[in-house]
Amino acid sequence: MEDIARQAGVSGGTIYRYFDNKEDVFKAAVRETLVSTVNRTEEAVANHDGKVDDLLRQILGGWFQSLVGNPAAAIPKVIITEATNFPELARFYIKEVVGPARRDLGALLSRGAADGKFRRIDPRYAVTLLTAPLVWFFIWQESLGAVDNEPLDAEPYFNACMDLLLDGLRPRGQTTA
Amino acid sequence: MEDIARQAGVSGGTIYRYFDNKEDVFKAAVRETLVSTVNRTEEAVANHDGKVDDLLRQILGGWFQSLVGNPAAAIPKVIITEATNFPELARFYIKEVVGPARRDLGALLSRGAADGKFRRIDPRYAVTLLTAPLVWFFIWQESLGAVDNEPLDAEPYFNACMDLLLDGLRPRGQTTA
Amino acid sequence: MEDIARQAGVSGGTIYRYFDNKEDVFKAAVRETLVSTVNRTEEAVANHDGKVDDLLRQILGGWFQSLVGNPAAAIPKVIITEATNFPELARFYIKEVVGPARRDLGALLSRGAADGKFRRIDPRYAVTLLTAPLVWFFIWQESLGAVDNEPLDAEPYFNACMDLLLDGLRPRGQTTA
Amino acid sequence: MEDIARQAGVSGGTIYRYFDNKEDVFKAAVRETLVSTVNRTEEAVANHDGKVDDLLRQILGGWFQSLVGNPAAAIPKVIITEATNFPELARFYIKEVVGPARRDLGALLSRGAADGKFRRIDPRYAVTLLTAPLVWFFIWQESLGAVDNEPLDAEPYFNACMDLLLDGLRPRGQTTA
DNA sequence: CATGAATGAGGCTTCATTCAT
DNA sequence: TATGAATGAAGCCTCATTCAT
Repeated sequence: MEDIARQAGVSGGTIYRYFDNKEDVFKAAVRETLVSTVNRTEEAVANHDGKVDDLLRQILGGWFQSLVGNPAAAIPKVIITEATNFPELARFYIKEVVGPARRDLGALLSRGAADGKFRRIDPRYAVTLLTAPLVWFFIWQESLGAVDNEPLDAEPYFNACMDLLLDGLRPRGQTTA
Repeated sequence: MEDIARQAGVSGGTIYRYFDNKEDVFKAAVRETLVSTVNRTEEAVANHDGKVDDLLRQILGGWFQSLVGNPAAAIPKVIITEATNFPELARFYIKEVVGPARRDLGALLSRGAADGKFRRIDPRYAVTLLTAPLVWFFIWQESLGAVDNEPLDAEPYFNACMDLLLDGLRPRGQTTA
Repeated sequence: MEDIARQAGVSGGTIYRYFDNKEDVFKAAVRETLVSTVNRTEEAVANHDGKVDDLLRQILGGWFQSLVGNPAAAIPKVIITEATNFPELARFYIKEVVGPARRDLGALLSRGAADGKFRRIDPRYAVTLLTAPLVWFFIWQESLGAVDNEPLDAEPYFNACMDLLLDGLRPRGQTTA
Repeated sequence: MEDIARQAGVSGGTIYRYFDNKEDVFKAAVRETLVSTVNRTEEAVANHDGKVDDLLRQILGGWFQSLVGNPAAAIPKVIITEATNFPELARFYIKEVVGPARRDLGALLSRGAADGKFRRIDPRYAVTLLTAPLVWFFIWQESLGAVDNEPLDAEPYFNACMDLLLDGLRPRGQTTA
């Protein structure tokens, strides 16, 4: 909290004029960043009429890019770190961030499967599998990445992920582009 | 530390007769679990002469299974959580766990690429991408998974990961099985 | 202080335009309530020419009733609570509230004793003993009374006190009414 | 807590090896002092076969004397002070101290009334009225008494209280000793 | 004269670590 | 070698008070 206060250029106690407690600060950070991002997904899925894998790449790219070079990139690691200390924060995150992601990406995957564009795969596993490598990037950067001398660059990593995952998502027996 | 002592059936101070400090305990836990697992990979890669994607699945399956239902499954999350508090622990983990994984899986991917079985993809990104969904499973279980009411089962998740990732790894233009 | 300001319908800092500090607010609250009440006692004692125990009951009843159902009923407990934090407040209270009560009730008790209406009893102890059950009522209501499921009603409690105390005050050997 | 630790001759954190938190310290203090005292009352009431007002004086005297010159004399004021900060402490005090006092003294007063020794008076009010002057003594000493230049001596005060209260308790119309 | 944002000291609590036994 | 009591720094939070506007 002291660090946050210093970053904000105020004294320790000042934070408590704006937030009830540490957990409330975390929730606000999530709300201001990830929640708004993830909420833009629903209409993107509803409105899009192009190729389903382009849409998927675009959505995941939007999520990813919204955090690259952004202090908010620290949030996923903070959530993981504090989930056991603040179960209410964990529940909040699941409800406000994970839930919409599951719902919207799940819908997209189902549509793609119905159109024969995506392989049939349990959406719960598929959503986790598609997002894990992207979330992992930020968690890595905020933890082990700080002392790793083999840096991981955001853009090529993202492209490598998308190329491989989207190809892997094609129905079996179908030739890749 | 008190919890660890109790689990070990000794009294609080006794830990310090065997370990210098908390960081040292973490390092020992990593050494006893992940390091030994990852070290078995090198000879598996050297000795194997079958299909390269079967080997890859087998290696990743070995890693994954070694942690499922094992208290050591908590370690990845601890490492992520404590990396900034204990930079020396982070360096140790990168050297002893991440390094060998990069080296051995990287060698395997290179061999597969040379044989035309795997697409050419920067090994640094590929290793991260292949392992991230698996590591993520344990991190999730030890954090948000505790309050998530949509449980993630280890085995089907692992199979979904492998099916998709290994198909995604095939060279472009090649028909999937 | 924030609560007081809100009750007063002003903003936090405004209090400090009218009072030097928290202690000063307490003193003002005492001055506005208890001091004026207790000061009315002197002339009541001087002017009264009826039965001395009726006067005593009337004075104590006036004090008691002035606080029943009044927010000022909180003051005695605040004084007790804050006496060690604000010794100057404690001295003020003794001088402005306790002192007059001792003087005026003491005078009344002396007069009654001279007339053979009251037993001879050290006035310092007698004043404390007569007022303690009444002050205690307000202290109880503002502290333990809040969680007690056997409520104490003001009027019957006061009457029980007066009946018993005034009878107890009669000279020994004298038949009660 | 720092003060308590210093009094105990230990460092701040040490208290928490023995107590969960501040409220727990308060409860322990009550348990070690007032609870044991009040619990001795029940059998005293049951066993006694002498004069009921002697018993009453003896019980109240026992309570009073157990705190005179004892650091535990500070507890009543602490309870009053902290009741709103620690409602659970307030409930504990009512259950463990006030409750037994009400029960045992109430029984004694009922017995005395049945025997024609005491006036008939609502036991809830009577118990409060009988104990208030005694509790008040300790509350006073720990708050305003510290800055009062008219000291209140325990023994004469107690005797004055008992003489007056026990006479007041006699049935109306009965000649005092 | 009023505001309300900011301060910072102080209070409760935790926990890695030490050390006398 | 093992114990477990004790330490003390650090963290979260509150709140009386100040001050620029």
